[in-house]
Amino acid sequence: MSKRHHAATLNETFVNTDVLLKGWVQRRRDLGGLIFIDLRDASGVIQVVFNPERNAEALKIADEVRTEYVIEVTGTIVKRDEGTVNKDMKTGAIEVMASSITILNRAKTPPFVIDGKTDVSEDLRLKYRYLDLRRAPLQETIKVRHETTQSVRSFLNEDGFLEMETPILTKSTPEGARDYLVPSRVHPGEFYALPQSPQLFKQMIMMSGFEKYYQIARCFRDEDLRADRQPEFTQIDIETSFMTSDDIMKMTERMMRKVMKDVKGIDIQTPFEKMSYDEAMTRFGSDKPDTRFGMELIDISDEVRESSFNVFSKTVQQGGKVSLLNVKGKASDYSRKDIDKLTSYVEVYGAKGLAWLKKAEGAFTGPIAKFLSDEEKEGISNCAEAEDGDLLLFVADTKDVVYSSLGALRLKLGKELELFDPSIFQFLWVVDWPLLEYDEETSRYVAAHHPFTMPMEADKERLLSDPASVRANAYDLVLNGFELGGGSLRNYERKEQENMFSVLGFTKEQAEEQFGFLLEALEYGAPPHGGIALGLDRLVMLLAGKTNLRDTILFPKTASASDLLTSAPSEVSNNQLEELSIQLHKK
RNA sequence: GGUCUGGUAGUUCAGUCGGUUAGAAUGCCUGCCUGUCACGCAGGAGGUCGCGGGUUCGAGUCCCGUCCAGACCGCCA
Repeated sequence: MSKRHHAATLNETFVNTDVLLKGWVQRRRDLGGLIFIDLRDASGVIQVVFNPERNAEALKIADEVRTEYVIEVTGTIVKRDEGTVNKDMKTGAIEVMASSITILNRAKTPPFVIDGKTDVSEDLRLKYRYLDLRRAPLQETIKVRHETTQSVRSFLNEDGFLEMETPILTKSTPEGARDYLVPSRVHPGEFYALPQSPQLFKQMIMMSGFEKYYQIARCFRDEDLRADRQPEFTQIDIETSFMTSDDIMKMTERMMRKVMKDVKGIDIQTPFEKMSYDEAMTRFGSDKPDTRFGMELIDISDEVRESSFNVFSKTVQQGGKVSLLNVKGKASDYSRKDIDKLTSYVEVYGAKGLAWLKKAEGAFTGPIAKFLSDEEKEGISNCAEAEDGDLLLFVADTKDVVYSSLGALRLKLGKELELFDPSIFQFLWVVDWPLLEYDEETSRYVAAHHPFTMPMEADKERLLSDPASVRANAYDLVLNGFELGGGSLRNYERKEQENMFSVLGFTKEQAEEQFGFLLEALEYGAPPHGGIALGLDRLVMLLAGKTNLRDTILFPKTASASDLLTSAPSEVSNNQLEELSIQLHKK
């Protein structure tokens, strides 16, 4: 007896076989003359019985055993008696009749019970992450992550892609997110940056003549965290030469089809729907719309332009807009107090208020009803296709505020009112992005995607004359309202890339200093190229049905970017600082 | 950088209007128990009410500051 068995691999076909099991004590039930131990290993759980008729000595040892002790058990698989079968357990039809038990290691009482529930405070879970990870739901999620990366790898390998590694110590660029910096000892006063993405390296790889590259790439951004944002995260990073944006999108669709099949056993429809950025914003108030449900934003600016209700008419006349959500049939479900709560919800997004109307017996009621003419109400009603029982929620503000507030409110209500089936996976391409955005703060254009994105062929000639009107040859993949990732074709001619830098306000010298190596590389026969990067953590989060990125990452950071397990970041010794020529400000 | 929520037994939480000895469940310990599976029954131990200051005769409770965790806004090309 030396071959080890795994708990959940055992079933009724093993009855009468002798087994050796190693694992943790999930739970012990001591009935006095009889002890049951649920033994857990990486595969699952099985019940072990200690009976004095089989071995009184083993029963004595089993009596000492506590939760999370590591044990080794030998015994025989037996079929459970009728009536003692546990239907909730995968191995519930059988059990191990123990003939021996060895305690391999003792365990302190864990700070929280290790079971399926995770109703423990986040800081405790993260401090004892290795215990948290013993729970089945987290083990499952990490397994989903493995299956996802394996599926992606197998698809890309099959498709002729080469997996490559790019540097982690690299060059800081002021564009984009804040960099994590690493001081150089050899070059006092100089710093490496951790990559925000392998963007430039993967372009260099195309210029090196590899036509298909991929990497499961760790990326770093020193920005504040969110439930779906960690400072270090993993991208499925892809770059290709000679492919059109359509080719890349089709390839991505085939990859997602395989992932959904391999990981979830689901056949998804391709091609994915494509929607322009403008359409996404006007219909859903979001550049990553959740299209699993309707309740779209309805623009009624034209109906109220001349209204005597100044809140609406002034807003429109000053270049803003008035839009509404029609919450179908829910008018009676929302009291004034409930709507007040929704109002404070949209105020976070800059809305100054939330006007509302309820329709009943063909007429509108609500505080603003008396300010609107019959004709205006008729117009609004038609636009909103309002019926008796409907609740209309209005925001009047600048375009940006209307989109972000109503877009967020739509998602909140969609969830609360269960307007969609949460088990659906709805993929969507968002295309026709603006290449540039005007930044009021710095009074200049910034790249909407990144500065290497190629403009749409038809818009190229306007890059220098009318930058705001230029669309990017870029595409974002959206899944259930989450931005899974995005990509673009890149500038591959030096002149085009120089134009882009110039529109972004770079002088020739600055462009040369920061991106000279790229500009030069473009002069040695750079192929047309483009690619895509997908957020692995977010993909796994959605596949595993989690609402939180931390659950998909083995050792995540807290909202303040700390690692509570290792207590990083931490102070370093004066010696270390001296070697790096770094002096700290006194606190 | 900002807004909001929370921090009380190992854990999850309750704690009324500021007032006697801070509770419950669960976990833990001890005893009993041969078919349990969230075993059961009986008993027991367990508290810097995050930390610092203030108001008050008196603070878990009110005020100020601070730390930690979470959600969100800004930020995230």
